[in-house]
Amino acid sequence: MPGVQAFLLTSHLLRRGDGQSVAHWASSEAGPLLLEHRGQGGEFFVEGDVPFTSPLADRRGTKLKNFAGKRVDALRFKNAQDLASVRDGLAARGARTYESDVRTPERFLMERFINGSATVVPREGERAAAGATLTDPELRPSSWRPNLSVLSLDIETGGDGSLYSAAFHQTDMRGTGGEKRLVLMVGDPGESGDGLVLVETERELLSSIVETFASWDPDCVVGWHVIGFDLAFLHRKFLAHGVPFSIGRGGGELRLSSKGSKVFASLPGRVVVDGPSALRAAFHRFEDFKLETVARELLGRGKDIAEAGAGKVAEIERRFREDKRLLAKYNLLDCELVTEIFRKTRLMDLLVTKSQVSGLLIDKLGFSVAAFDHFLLPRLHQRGFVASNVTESRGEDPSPGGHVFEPIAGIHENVVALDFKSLYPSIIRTFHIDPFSLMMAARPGAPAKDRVETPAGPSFSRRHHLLPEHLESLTEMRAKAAREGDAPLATAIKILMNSFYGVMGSKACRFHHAHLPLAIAGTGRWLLQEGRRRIEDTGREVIYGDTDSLFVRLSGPGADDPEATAGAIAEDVNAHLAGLLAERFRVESKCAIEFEGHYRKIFFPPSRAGGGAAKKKYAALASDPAGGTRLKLSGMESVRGDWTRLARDFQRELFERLFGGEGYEDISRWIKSLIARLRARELDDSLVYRKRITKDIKEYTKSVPPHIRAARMLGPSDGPGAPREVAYVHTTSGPVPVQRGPSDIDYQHYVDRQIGPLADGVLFVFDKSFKDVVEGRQLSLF
DNA sequence: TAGGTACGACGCTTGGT
DNA sequence: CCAAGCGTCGTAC
Repeated sequence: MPGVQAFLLTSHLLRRGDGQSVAHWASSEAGPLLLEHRGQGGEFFVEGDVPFTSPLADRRGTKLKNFAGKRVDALRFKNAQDLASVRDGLAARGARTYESDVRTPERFLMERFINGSATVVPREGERAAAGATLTDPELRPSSWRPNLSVLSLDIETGGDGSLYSAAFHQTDMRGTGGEKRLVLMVGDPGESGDGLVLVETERELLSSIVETFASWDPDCVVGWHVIGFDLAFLHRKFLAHGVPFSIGRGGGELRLSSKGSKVFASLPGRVVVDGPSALRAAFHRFEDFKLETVARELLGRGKDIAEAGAGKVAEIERRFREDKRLLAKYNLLDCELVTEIFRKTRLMDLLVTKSQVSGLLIDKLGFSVAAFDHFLLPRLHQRGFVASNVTESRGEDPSPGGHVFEPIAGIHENVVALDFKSLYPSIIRTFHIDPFSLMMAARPGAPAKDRVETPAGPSFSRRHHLLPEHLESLTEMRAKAAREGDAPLATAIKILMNSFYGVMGSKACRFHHAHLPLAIAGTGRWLLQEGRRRIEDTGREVIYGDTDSLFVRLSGPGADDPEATAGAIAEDVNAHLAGLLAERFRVESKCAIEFEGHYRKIFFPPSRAGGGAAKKKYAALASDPAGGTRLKLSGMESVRGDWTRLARDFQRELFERLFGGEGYEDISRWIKSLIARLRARELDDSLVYRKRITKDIKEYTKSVPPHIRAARMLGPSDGPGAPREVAYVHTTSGPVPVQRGPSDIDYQHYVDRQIGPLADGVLFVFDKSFKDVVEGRQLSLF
């Protein structure tokens, strides 16, 4: 489609007051890309009469103009005429449109499958209202991405609540558009220069911010807690000065809203992305999510003023008074660090690709239910069905998930891990599992030979289904992306594929039915059990497994070539399962287990609660491709952010020593020396606990955990802007937040609660306990 | 401003001594 | 003083 690089794809499902429904779609060659879209009363669903009103309607002309170029923007419709003109505009530029005016709900309404009431199959030739154009809503993720301009924003403020400065650093995703830097600051305009612009008043600073947005016209605004801090602070300032916060496209104003402690920003024509949230969503993990920490880890460099707390505020105030250039440098550096973090991690690539693949807006990428609607609704419409709205919960019991075997505590040697690749998607493909298929199999008069029963019970249609073929094509696209080295695309597709099971199991999803998650997870359990049985029938021992994995101990033939042996086991299991599936269910297996890794040694800790071994926890000496080994810790305290650095380092070294062959005496001596160093205050930097605060600190009423006790010492703080995480140290008078500069560290606490339990987790292999270690020490003191 | 279940572990609270 | 129950958090998959 020459001349058009990106189109809006959005959907509006409008439910009229009279119960009739209208569905509208626009699709494009380039695939969906949404930067901004706001519905009234919901993303996809608007209650009330049609035509509905839109606060953005007056900007429609502007947005339509942008459409022809590379600018991607959002559209909303004030009434049917507006919609028609937009649709015509799209068609004129070669976009495909799909529109269905559904005026007979009795015929088209797709009921849920209970009561067998899903009898609403339309007759041939009655699929769409007259004049509607039906086109296949294709999804074609590709490596194509728009070259979005990204503005990194950071402000500095004084302790008295005044605004000092705002720094801007703008680049684009490909680094081809040059870079722009600017710091606006309150001060003497005569001293401006070198990218520092001084303005006389706070109010002028606000105006300059608006002007900068207008002339730089970024697609995306990024920063570090940019919504919860920078924009929220500016929002208050704009309000106080009576200046419109018009930093959106076409003069649109920023709107902030909050739900609980979460703050949301919506900016017409642009998207705001917060660095920490985006990194978390992309599964990046750090010691903490302070800019200093993340920048050090990813970029190897940090902030200009690294220290937090009162010292930082004082230094910023000093620079504002005495050295504005130095403050500007600091302010701009923070911007640049954020830009660099986004660049290094390819975050924007991932976000844009996730948006293209899922059909969701960049700042609403978590909305998996909406992504599922985006996939399924148009396909159902094509077949003449309109999905029902979400009905109230029927209070079903939660359906069982994956199965976890209980391992045997202690060390095992020469073990291979086998994994089903994309287990749930492959089960969906094998048994044709989706809401449409469930309905078509259950509808009255459905031929029995069209039905396939899953090992878990529920049946599906062999011929009528939508998700399996979608997954086929996503699987192919993912493989292609991986071959071509397009990591963001491969990742985005994988995330989307893995979301379908959860969505269908969620009662918030209009397509939810208990049979869907039951069939998928139940078949998963069946495959895992059958796989295990097959391996054991061939004389090998399965020592552990979790949901989609089987850990097999190698001994006897093939023990000296783990990868080849594992490959042979996998091949045998796959053939066996394919045979079972074909014979018993007459389906073609899409499920395959494969070699995942080899462990020279693997250790399962005993359960601290009761007897036996803990599930979902192990430490292993994994073989790496280069012939060496690497310590892999899964589910252990070392990988948990709510244990102290002391405990995590201790546990890691403990396993290094254990796997290194050290005996009780050596380990015991080392533990004692570590405790001595702890008590000698040599490890004070490692004693900080970090824990998230998941709700308003006033609402912890049933019990008050230590981290909330600490958080409450920081004073009353709730609503937006309240800390979401607390860092504290355990002192002789209880938990104290690090901001309070705690003294009187309770070393005994750390010995008993952080070191002791972890030591016991290992020492049992020597028939010893932590008590033996410390009592030995005490005896030697007397 | 709606993806899921399974699991371990801690520490507080409570209800018994 | 204790054991048991519960709330909470973080993790594996």
